[in-house]
Amino acid sequence: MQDLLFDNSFTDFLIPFSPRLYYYVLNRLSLNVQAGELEAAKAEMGEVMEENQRLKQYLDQIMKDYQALQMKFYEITQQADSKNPNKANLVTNSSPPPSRAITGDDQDEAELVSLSLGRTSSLDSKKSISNKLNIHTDKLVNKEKEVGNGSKSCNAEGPMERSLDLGLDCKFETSRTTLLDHQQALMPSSSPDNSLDDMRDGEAGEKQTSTALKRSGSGDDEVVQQPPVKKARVSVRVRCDTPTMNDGCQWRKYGQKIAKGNPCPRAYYRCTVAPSCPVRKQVQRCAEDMSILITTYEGTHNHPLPISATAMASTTSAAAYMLMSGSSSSGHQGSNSTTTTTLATTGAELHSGPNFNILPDSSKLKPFSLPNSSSTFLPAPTHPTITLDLTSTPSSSTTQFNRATPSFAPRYPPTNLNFNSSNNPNNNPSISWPNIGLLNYATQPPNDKSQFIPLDFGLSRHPTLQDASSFNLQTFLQKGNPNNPSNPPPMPYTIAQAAKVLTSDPSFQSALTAALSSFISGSNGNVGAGIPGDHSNISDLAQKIKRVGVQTSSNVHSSTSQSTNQGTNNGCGSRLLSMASSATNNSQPNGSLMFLPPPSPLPGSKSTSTSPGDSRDNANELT
DNA sequence: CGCCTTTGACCGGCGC
DNA sequence: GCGCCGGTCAAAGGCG
Repeated sequence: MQDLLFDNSFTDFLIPFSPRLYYYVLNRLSLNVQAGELEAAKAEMGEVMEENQRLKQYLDQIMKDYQALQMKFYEITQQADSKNPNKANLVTNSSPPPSRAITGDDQDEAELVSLSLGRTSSLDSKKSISNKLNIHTDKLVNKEKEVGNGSKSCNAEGPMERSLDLGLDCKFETSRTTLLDHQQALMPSSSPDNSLDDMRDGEAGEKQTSTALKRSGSGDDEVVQQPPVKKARVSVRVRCDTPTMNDGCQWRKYGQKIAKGNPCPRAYYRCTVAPSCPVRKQVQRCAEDMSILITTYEGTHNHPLPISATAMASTTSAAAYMLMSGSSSSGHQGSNSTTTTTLATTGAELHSGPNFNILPDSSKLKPFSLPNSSSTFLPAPTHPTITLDLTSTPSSSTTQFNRATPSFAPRYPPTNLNFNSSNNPNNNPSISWPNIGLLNYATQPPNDKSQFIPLDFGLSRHPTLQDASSFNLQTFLQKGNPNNPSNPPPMPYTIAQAAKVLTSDPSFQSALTAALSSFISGSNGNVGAGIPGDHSNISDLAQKIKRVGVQTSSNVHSSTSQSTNQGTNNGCGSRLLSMASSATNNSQPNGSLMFLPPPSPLPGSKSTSTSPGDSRDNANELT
């Protein structure tokens, strides 16, 4: 048992699967020893490890193929770029004018579309990767034949580099497919897959998009006029004393305005991690509760994110996906009747006990709109906005959302994510969709027959995990001591250690949020997998999770060490940083959640981030 | 000196 | 057409 627990290869293998699996195995290993099941468990794990090894080898081959293809593509595009940069956009900017319908050749352009919400994990299936690259290169060649000119080059991002994007963007094209319906629901901008292009295009690409909007109707093909869809935004509400929260990214302030309805100025930031990154964020204090800081993200990072920024990015991307997938189901094409997708979350009681509820895509079943849902604090209500409420008073936040402000009624009603840990389901108005894939680490008493169903990524149907369905995280966590967060034990954990750390670390749920959201949005960027409630084959999902887990197990420790130096302890900054660093440590960018010891703060260590949360910004930031 | 923030001006969308 | 408003630009100045 001890050998197993302290065998790094074992944990490396196990952790990336999922928190549930990790717990399950640990639980079994520890609790069933007396029952003589250890040997059986070992054998079971051995089988899975063998399978894992095979998958690793397969993945290695995939990545080699991908690298080769990407290098080839990169070379081609660079050559083309040197010949005629003007032609570039026609080729590599796979986002056609947003208002254009797909006609003729545009049809296969649609194949370039990848929703890729949040993650541009290059860890897609081999087929997917190859198809995309082949399409890209084929189109490139064709265009070159036609014009004799090339395209802009793309970045040569390595296949294992994961550009974790905010993921609010996607191509905006007309299509009959469900896939593209979802894409249409998103942004008239490039998909994160286009990070290949965006790396160069950047803001120019956005302006092209804007220009393209205006140009619609003047194209050579038949044009279907479609109202432009505003960019989705993800708003994060955090109770925070500091001017900004540290989300791990680098931002540069470029403006500040007094917005109507809020005496507090709104600050505008742009991402400076990459010069051309189109991502913006707005920071503003809540007018009704100055202690609440509202950070609104918009756009898609077109570069690999700092490791400390992945948590927020993945969380917001998943939230954005939920928002857009919900609205896409009902007249998203610029319709003002965009259905509100109301998700419930508040992160506040992350400490007190997990009750992680994800209520995806309410619109399809029972549209849940908070009555009179509008807000005086949500910036730019004309944009579809989803709010992640990480404040500590879920009820008050709900009240705020319910507070009608008719003169400020948003065209896109805000979507509320509420990480609510209330023990009383009745307190949570979002508990209303028993039919959808409700994911929950419930804190209800065991006898409480709430509408929640246990979190189950389908692992219970995994051939090797038949007993997983009986696993209860809450029960498991209760075996630990949640009251002693100090001095987290070194990796690997015993169950009690893991429970203690997890339950005492407020970042745990954030990391969990990111990871679960990632799963929901598609653990490897696959759009289909990201459709809430669309997991018709749970076992497939479980297999996917497992596969995803395989490929990054080798990164476990490196990611830990990289993020160890992260740390600013300034109010919400620590919380959000904790969220970021935790997810950095614990959540592999492709969706695998890894339970590693929280980074032990180095003496005198301080954040290397130049985000607005640093000391300099603190002196200048919003008052 | 380079990077950053500040801040007034400017622009475009939208409603009346 | 006009005004309001959100969002962005860019010159000026500050800071390390």
